[in-house]
Amino acid sequence: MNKELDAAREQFIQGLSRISHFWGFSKAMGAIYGAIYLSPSPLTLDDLVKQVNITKGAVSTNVRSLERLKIIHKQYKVGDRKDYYVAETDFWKMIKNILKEREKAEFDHALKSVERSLEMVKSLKSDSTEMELAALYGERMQSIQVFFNKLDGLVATIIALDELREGAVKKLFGKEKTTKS
Amino acid sequence: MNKELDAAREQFIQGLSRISHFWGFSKAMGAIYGAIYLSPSPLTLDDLVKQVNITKGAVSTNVRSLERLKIIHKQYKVGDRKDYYVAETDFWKMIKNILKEREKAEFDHALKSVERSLEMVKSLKSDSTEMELAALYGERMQSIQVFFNKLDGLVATIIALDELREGAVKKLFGKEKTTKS
DNA sequence: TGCTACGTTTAGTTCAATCTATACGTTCTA
DNA sequence: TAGAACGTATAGATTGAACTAAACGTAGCA
Repeated sequence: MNKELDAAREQFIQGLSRISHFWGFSKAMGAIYGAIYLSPSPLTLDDLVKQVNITKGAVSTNVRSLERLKIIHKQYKVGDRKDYYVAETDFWKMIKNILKEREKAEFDHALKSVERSLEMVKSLKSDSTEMELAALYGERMQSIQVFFNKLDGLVATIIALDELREGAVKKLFGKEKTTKS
Repeated sequence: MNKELDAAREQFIQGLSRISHFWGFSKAMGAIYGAIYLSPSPLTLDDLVKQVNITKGAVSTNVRSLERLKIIHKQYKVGDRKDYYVAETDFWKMIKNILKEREKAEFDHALKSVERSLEMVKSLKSDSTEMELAALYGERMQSIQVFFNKLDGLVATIIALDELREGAVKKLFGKEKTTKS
């Protein structure tokens, strides 16, 4: 147990916690991923309880979330009831999965929501006592709908690009930026 | 006060609240934006208090956040102490601003965090009793650093693209997707 | 000089997310 | 068949973000 090495890991894990939280996941998810990512060998739930310092229940829940997003992977060993976890290391693939599983669903919901509002407005446009306002609502809601559709299409395109990685992304955006290191 | 028209606005605003919350902003921010966006004329704080149904203090705070992100804009009228707010309607510009003001800062933080961890590891690589582990940490941390740098560059590129709108985005991604409507 | 109409600040409260502690069910082993 | 070693489910506690209520500061107006 090298003291400074542990400190570095701690630092790193803390950073990932923050990022995780920023992107709307729990801090624990980031921490757990960090612990697994830095481990030379697959980790069990109990390993994680020790390393991340949260209870087994919480680890269990968060590990499940991570696995659903394919950010970590479960491994079995013959003659061993424990589950072992390893980290996905293809970060582009991770982004793709997150987009697919989480963002996409929310986009769809947003689209449907606007759609419903728009229907309501359209259905009374002619017989309303406030036709002007209804027309305004109609226009604006439609504008946002068009935008959401485009965003949605963009996300779908990104997901479809299975070359979503290093070279491909750079090429897409043409300009080679200051991607130092 | 058309009953159904109000219902449609309510629906719409609720949708935006949810989207706002999903993206890490307060629900109130989404609701306030929605109210202003659908209004035929600029709104004051007190207008918003009535329409969104939260207290003046909360409106004040959230309105300030929205303004900082240039999602709404303040207007003054001569001989009138009230502030009037109008909605930005260029959604691509809004995304650009959010990326610039919020995401960029967090990206930078993430980068620095990983950098610090990496320095710690590198500084003891040779005199450590656990050189193997230190080497592993070094490798993995560096991988993630490279990735973060690329992401960072990507965001910077997007921000730099002031043609970040309709045509440009579609062209970038080549494949014309099912962007119906 | 008071009064009113604003926007802002802040102490305290509320509420949802996430954690802990613990009970539980299952599978393997002796 | 008992008990240990797992992962999971859940009631209750904790926490942090965001809201309310109310005081506040300032500008204009009479």
